Amino acid sequence: MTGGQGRRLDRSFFARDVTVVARDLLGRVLLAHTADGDVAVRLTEVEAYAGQDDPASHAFRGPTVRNAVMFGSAGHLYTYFVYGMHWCANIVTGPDGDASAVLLRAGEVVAGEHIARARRPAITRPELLARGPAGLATVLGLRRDASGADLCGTVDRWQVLEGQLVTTDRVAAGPRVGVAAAAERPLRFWDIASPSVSVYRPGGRIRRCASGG
DNA sequence: CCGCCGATCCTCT
DNA sequence: GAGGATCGGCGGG
Repeated sequence: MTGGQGRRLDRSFFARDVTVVARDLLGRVLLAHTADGDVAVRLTEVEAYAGQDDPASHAFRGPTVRNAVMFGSAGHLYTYFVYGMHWCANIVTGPDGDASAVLLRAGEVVAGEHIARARRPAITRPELLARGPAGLATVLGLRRDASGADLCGTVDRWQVLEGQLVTTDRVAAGPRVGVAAAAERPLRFWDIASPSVSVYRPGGRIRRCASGG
């Protein structure tokens, strides 16, 4: 059973500022009803991407076919394909037209662990099943067809439940993983007590000058 | 345990 | 035509 995680979060939750939503998503539960059965993940690590103001955001250079969902209303999923093999998932935030989104980076599987294991057979430790954005998307079945899905509508294939918010003393903030642009902004938030949080890696274009320069 | 590297293809320039 | 909001296997210490 996947009950007991509280009410479903509504659109007003997601329509707030992206950094507020990102922080507020820690401890919430993303529940997926899939053909194989239900899988639920307690979110432990997220990153805020501040729309057209953010050089690291997919929306920075304006609307395209891929990122069109980001310019729509809050509470919708935005998924994208990277490195020729992985899917990653975001939740759109802010008012309509504000192309901000929260990247879901890691979580703990709290329901449907046998399904999650089957989807990631290489992972042996259960706490690592949803570590990393691609792993999280994989266990929840988030791929191309999930992009544009409404988390707050009448179709409840994917939805976010209240769960239990991570208390402030357990939240850390820091630079985003693998992001070179705006690396000084602390837009990554994570639960310091969770073993599922992914490993920090600086952005590829950071080239700190060797001494003498 | 840590760091390197290949895989693989969609997207935008 | 280049590079990317990544992952996991492999080899060395």
